[in-house]
Amino acid sequence: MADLLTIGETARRSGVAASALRYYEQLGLIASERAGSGHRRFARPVLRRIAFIVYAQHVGLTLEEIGVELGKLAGNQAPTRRDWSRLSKQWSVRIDERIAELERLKIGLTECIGCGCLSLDRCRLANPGDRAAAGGPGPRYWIGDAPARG
Amino acid sequence: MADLLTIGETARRSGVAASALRYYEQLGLIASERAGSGHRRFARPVLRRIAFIVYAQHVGLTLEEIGVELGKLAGNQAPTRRDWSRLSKQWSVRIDERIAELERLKIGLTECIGCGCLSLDRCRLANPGDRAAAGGPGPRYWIGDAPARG
DNA sequence: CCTTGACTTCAAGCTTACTTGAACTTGTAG
DNA sequence: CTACAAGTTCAAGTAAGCTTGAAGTCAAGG
Repeated sequence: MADLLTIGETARRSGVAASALRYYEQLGLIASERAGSGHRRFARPVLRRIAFIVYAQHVGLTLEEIGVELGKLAGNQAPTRRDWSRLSKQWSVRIDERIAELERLKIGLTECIGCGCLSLDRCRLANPGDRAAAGGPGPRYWIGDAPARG
Repeated sequence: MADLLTIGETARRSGVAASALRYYEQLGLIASERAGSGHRRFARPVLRRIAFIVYAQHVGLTLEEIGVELGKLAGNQAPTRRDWSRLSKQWSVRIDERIAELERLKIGLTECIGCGCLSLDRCRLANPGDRAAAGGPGPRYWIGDAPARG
């Protein structure tokens, strides 16, 4: 098994389409050497970077943010244990926030049965922007603000 | 306070931009009457539909899916208690799935410290597509599949 | 040699959810 | 009456993340 992979091979192993890999390379997220023919040859550590990209996307990062994170990686190849430890802390927070938001949405589902509404007039779940207008417009309670503070 | 709201008033009360409201109307998600002048006049129940739309978006539905749900609503105005009860069950499942995915991602963060890798070669978190290839390509474990079953 | 499949680049297209701009009309305060 | 804010339509633009198509090159098998 060669040390350098073709784009097709890389696509198969990573589960990411070849066109996407070219796109990532264009964005500078991954790099390739070229065979004499001009065909891309990916070194094996690129697979780790791809895994990292896929993972980070699922955490909710944009490709731009991912590019920044990849730029910080020691040796610029694939995340080391130290890198991973740092990211672990940052991303855990992010994941927890998103989970908390989803929990709030779930509460909204059951509480709105309780109050029978989802009415912008009467329900505090539906209507913190109109009633408890502090904090700007929008149904802020679901989305992340603390319930009415005014 | 009039029973019919202008688009600006509706935007302020709902926290949704006027341009977005026009867009929703265009998609058939909300409806308006027209004043003699041609200006939109939104009936108050529209605020509930808007709240519904915002909520559903945060649950993760696309506007198209939301349109389908709105189409099922009794009286075609705003969700009743019965509607809400049905949705509650459906969406809870959806929310739970997403939360479960996020929990898996979190586990990945700490487990990969343990194994020190995120290597597509050796880590089962990073590499079920290459190692435990059943189930198609991609880092399936994080994303939703059960860990290696082959 | 010929075919087929994999690869190349570059530009353009796609989807979602809107926003922005142009050009124009209405409504309201003074 | 005059401003000026707020409304109208329609077309086009934006952002992210890719995919697709065109036109051509390269590699492997028979």
